[in-house]
Amino acid sequence: MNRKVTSIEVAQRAGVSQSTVSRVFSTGSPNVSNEARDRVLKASRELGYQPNAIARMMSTRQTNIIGIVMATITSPFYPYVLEKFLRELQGIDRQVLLFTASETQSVDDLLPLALQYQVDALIITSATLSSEMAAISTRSGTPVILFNRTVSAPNVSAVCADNVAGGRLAADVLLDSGHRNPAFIAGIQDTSTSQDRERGFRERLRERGVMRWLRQQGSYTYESGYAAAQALLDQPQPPDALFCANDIMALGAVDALRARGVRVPDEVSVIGFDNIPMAGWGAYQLTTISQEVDQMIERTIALMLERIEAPDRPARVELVPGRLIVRASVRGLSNGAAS
Amino acid sequence: MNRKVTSIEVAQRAGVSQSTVSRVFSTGSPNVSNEARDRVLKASRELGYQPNAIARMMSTRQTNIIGIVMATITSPFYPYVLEKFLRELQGIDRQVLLFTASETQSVDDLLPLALQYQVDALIITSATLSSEMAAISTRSGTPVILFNRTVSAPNVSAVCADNVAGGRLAADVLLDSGHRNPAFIAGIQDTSTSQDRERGFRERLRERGVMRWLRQQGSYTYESGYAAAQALLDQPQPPDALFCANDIMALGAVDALRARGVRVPDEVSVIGFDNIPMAGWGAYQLTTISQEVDQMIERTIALMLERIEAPDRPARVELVPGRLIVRASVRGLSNGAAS
DNA sequence: TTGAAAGCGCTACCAA
DNA sequence: TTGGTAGCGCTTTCAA
Repeated sequence: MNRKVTSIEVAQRAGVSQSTVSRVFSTGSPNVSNEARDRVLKASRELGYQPNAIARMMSTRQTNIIGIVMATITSPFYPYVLEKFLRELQGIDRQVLLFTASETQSVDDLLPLALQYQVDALIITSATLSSEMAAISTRSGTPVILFNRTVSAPNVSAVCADNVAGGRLAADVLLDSGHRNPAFIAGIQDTSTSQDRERGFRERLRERGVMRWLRQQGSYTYESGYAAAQALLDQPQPPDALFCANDIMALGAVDALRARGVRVPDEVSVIGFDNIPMAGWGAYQLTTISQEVDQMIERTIALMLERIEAPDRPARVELVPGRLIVRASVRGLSNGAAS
Repeated sequence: MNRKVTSIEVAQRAGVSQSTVSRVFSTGSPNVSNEARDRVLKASRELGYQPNAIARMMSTRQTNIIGIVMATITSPFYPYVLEKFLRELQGIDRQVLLFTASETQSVDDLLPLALQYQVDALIITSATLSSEMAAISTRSGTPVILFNRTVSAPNVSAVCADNVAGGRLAADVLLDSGHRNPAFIAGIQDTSTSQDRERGFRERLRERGVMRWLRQQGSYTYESGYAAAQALLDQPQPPDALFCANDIMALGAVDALRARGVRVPDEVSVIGFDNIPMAGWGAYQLTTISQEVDQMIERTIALMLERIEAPDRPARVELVPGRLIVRASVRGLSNGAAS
């Protein structure tokens, strides 16, 4: 049960120099004679040699590690996002160092930590960065890309769903299908996603002459959607349609409605945002506005790679439009509509 | 926009030796005069110095990085597991390098990769290791802990729910509440979890004199649970109760039953396994057997730390019993039962 | 095509 | 309490 084998030991056993061993294992396998290569490979196998990636990072000053900071992993939208990021990144030989933010460890604390690990780039999902931290990342030359949040800082790139357009789309869908008394269930107050979805929704309502709507605060959870729907039902003039800032709250709202004996969509329509897998399940059949996650992730990685290559290129923000997914929770909607 | 600052530059600016700078930033902050420390800290701030963790790993031969390999992240049970692992590990100053297995990258390919990164230990969730790979990990001296699978290899530790006991519990619950014609919906065939749950279930059924039961193959997904329930309903003698190898399939089964106009639990009872958040949602109210995830994770980390400390300690397997969670999908069950 | 040697940025030991 | 110095295991010149 010996410990780590080094390239020197392999070199000795193969009867070549350590440099040659290194050459055999470097990508692109440069000028090494077949004979030398075979002997090195054989010795490596016998010794169980694995190149030490840390030492390689040390000399190349390149880690090939991407840091990902996730604020919430358990919200049903994110596991898919994470898995997709991992697959894509592993596919281009990048490893992922994952951090999760919490009450005790905010994104602002995590950033310096990630920088210490010399990540080639940092992807931050569903959280923003203080401007001090943005400055620190710029100074260190490490590109930072925000996923699913718009930027607050210059020099930080971002990829985000077009939430304003999504909110407008929701308004159009509800109005087109004959609803006149809509309500909005908001997500966590200070997230740009919820704000933008609400803004688009209200804007479009107003443009089309609907000046009155209900609003209830939620917090992106099933329970908060449930409670918000109950509160809305207790209003003197309860709504005939609910636009929820995400799908999870919409599912909670549907269950709250049903628990009160209110039929969905006959009496109250519900439309969500995200298009998580559960939205398509039999018990819900939720009509919703999708976030085109695959596309968003591809763009994020493209932007990231671009900035790793050319760190001085200006930062960019990309908005990815969503699509209307018609299921059965909004009445009077013919299947097959699209944005 | 300068690049990485090193401890040498800090030392020069602070008028001390590089060793002193190193001392200031090492954990435990050993013998350094307050004056020197202040000057170093000041210089660091001005220069924006962050210690290089890679270089530190290089000299200490300790990465403080734990590798986690996850086969599936999107199955609703795992996001919570991952988040909990991250929090716990970050709490003890360990970073996580995350890998995901797929068709193209099996666990067996991922293990050597993780070893190259010199992880202090490797946690593998919901996947097993070939014996060759187990041998490689042993040889490299890197402890491997399996989470949610029992071991196939010696020298590999594992933490797992007590699935056999859980299967027996499910049988008892169904029999005690008067069901006589139960069916089992299996998960992916070659997973020890599904096998063990089935084994316990059948064992107990037989012990209590029920010699006949239905069985349908599933694959741990909502859709497969849906389809399996449909198939079971088409049997000449359809079951009066369904035990599903996980909650997701149970939710699919409930929806399939309802779609056919079969009432749950009045006509058919359904019991799941895992106790995922959705099991408690209004639309389902699924009675299930919990996996005590928090406890499993704590044990996994404890086992891991133990083996990092003393790699020669023999490997151990720990089984964590689950509990019956009574909701509304099994008829004739008084609330408040427990295992 | 090969080998020798100089780093990469730290830690840790030793002497002062 | 400090500074000098020898590594850690690689990659990458440079000469041969």
